[in-house]
Amino acid sequence: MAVVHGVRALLSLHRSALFQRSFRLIPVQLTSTCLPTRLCSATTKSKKANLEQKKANKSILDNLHLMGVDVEMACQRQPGVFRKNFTNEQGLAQFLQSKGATSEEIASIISRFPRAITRSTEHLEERWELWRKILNNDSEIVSVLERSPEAFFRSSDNKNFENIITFLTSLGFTTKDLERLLLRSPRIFSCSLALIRQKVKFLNDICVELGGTNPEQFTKTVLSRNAFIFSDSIKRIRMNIDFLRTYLKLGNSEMLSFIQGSATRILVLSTEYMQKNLNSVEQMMVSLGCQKADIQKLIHTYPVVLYIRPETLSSKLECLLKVGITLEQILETPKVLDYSTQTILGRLELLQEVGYNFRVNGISVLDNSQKRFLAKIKKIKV
DNA sequence: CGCACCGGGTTCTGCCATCTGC
DNA sequence: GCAGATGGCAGAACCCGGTGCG
Repeated sequence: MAVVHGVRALLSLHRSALFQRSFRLIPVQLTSTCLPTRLCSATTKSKKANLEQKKANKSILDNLHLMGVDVEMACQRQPGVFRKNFTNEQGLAQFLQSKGATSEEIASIISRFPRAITRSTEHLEERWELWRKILNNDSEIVSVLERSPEAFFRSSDNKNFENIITFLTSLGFTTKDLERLLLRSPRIFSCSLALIRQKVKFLNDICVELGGTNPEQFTKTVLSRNAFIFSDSIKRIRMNIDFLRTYLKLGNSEMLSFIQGSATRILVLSTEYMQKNLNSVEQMMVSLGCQKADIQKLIHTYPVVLYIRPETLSSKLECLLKVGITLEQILETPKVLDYSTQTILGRLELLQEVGYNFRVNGISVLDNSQKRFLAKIKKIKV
């Protein structure tokens, strides 16, 4: 059993690394194509940081240097912190160390969010206690801090944090729900309670507007399926809902179940990106001989298709079509597009090796976990 | 038992803009 | 006018397994 857990942990680590890579590398790749501007702005930023360092309180800078903080980065981010007469970097470091953070982690936290050193030890203790009411141990909090120092330090309003917890609990969020929220999307606990209330009301209103009778349940379903809706603007969610409603021409009750079902995930996309992707899906499908109604059906049954980058989508389609799978089959089972191009390619290869006939047997064999898929291949071979 | 259908798990920070209070 | 507080945005998939039915 322990072995299974170990393997799972490894797999999930691997997955997470892949995920990080696929999401995070892109900006780097993009920036490398516009190097001159980046270099230029980097130099300006560096100059600005130098200037800020000159104006700064030298004893703070010296302290931070000793602690291994990237002072240039810190000065550039929040210069005001360094002009203060009193800061609490030593207290902060001691505090975090007592909670199990390493000195490298502490330096990185301060480099990325310098305002952390303006928090008093009493404040830190109080905030930590509040977080501990939701999370099981100190190391979980340290891991969130390491990931996103801003989430913990940006707000000095501990009462607001408490109020949010009370409010969400009153909506029926369990401790387990709150734990997941704080671990996955810690930033939302630094929003003002007023904004959180506004977002909840907004979702309730959407439900009522679409003729729903249980807005509280609707809101909770939507939020638990995609906590990031909390961190997106009402404007964006509204625009996405309107956009999808106009495009799909769904009735009220259909739209209601669409939003709290398969579409929840894509509500947080930037509207521009969603529209751009829809255009490109349309173009691709039309060029393959699709009617508008087919495309609408595809978006309705598999809205996640709007998440996929055009180049990725096109390469997935290409490798499916190349082995004789028809577009009709893909539209019938769009979930095959869920898997990475690499996974799809690998599976197609294995299936061709065993002489799998897609026309006769269909393509849903592709929509399976790896374990089930390999079992299937093994069976076919026998 | 095999298959199709379906839903759910994971992932999400770093930076800029604007408001607020002193 | 300044620093702190808060809001908002860009970024851009992949995978697994439960369950009900024939």
